[in-house]
Amino acid sequence: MRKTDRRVEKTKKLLWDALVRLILEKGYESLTIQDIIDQANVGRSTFYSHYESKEQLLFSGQPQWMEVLFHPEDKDGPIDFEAIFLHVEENKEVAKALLGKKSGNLLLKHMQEVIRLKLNEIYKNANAEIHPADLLRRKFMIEAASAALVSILSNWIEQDMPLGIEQMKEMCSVLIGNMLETPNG
Amino acid sequence: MRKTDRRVEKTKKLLWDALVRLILEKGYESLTIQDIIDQANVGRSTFYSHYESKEQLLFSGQPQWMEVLFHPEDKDGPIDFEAIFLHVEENKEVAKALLGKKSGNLLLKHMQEVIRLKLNEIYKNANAEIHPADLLRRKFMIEAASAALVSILSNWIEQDMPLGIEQMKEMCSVLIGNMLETPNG
DNA sequence: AAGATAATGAACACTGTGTTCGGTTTAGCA
DNA sequence: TGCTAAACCGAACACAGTGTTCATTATCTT
Repeated sequence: MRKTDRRVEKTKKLLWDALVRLILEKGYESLTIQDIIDQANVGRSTFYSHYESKEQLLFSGQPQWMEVLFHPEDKDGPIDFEAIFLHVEENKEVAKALLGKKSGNLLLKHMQEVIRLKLNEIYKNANAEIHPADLLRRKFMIEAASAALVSILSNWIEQDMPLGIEQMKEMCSVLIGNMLETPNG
Repeated sequence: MRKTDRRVEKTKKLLWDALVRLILEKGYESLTIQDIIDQANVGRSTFYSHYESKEQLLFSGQPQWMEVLFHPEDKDGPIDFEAIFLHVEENKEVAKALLGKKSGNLLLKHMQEVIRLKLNEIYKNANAEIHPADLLRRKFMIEAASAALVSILSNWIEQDMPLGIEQMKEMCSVLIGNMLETPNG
């Protein structure tokens, strides 16, 4: 037997494409399930047999985006910004829907969380020799750095990638360096 | 005649207090107008005679918070972090509801926008002698810095202010310095 | 071709919205 | 103190979206 029924694949793709298109048209927040199934031309009960909310539909496309951040091989390695920016560049439309200003920010929030965890992982080694007060400062700084990185990514997408990937990569590295490796950070 | 009828003041206060309490209890997003008027014990039509949505009610308390950021006297002066942190400290409850994790982030977004405009104002002078490519970089950095500052503020509130105002002030200054006054920022 | 699985769409109860309107209460003022 | 205008109340209504059920139809897999 096949892995997944073709009908299911087809339906899911219809729903996903409808979601992406509608986000770009009118924004995630104001979107209703009714809108989505109308756009996708899919029956109401069919939607609910696959997903239980529009949020779940949104997150069903998440693994693709997040595994770019996680490289299971080198857990403590730096974040691979190049992979992220490349992946975005190859999926402009979808990227704009999922991470742009009309996205509702759910995936951006999630991405920020993933980045935060990764930064925590990277800098946890340096914590042994640090004063407890400075440790608290570092926590704040890691949160702030995650927010800053996500902001940069989102703006790059929203402005249709006005700078090259090399420059973006460097900006992110400099930013992390400034925020987390200064004497006070 | 009085400026505003006492009945109106009373009703608005009831609604506002209900909003704040309910945000802390179950979060802004999942809140309905029905919840609010039940909690406030105010008639349905009364709510709609004052506000047209829960968002409008939320933003009705906004001026207090934003005028702390704006000092009309010294437009180009630095952001007065001390005033902000002090104001938050004096209104812990409300601050947590409006700017904490359960706030729905609407006011945080707005605050970020205000900060961004202020930073633009401050650094627009420096733009004359700058290369166009670096100007774009600066735009990204100003966005990122706004996001970082708002993140710091929100986390400080959410964690019940574990660091003193002096330290927070310094963190913010250092962060702005690092992000916007480095050779590459 | 046969059986299994998926899609359909109408029907239903439910929750919340936003508005209207006649009746009641109350603040403000003379 | 008493009058008046304004504010509040709350029931009723139409509406939109949700989430579920089920008999029927269409499609895939082997």
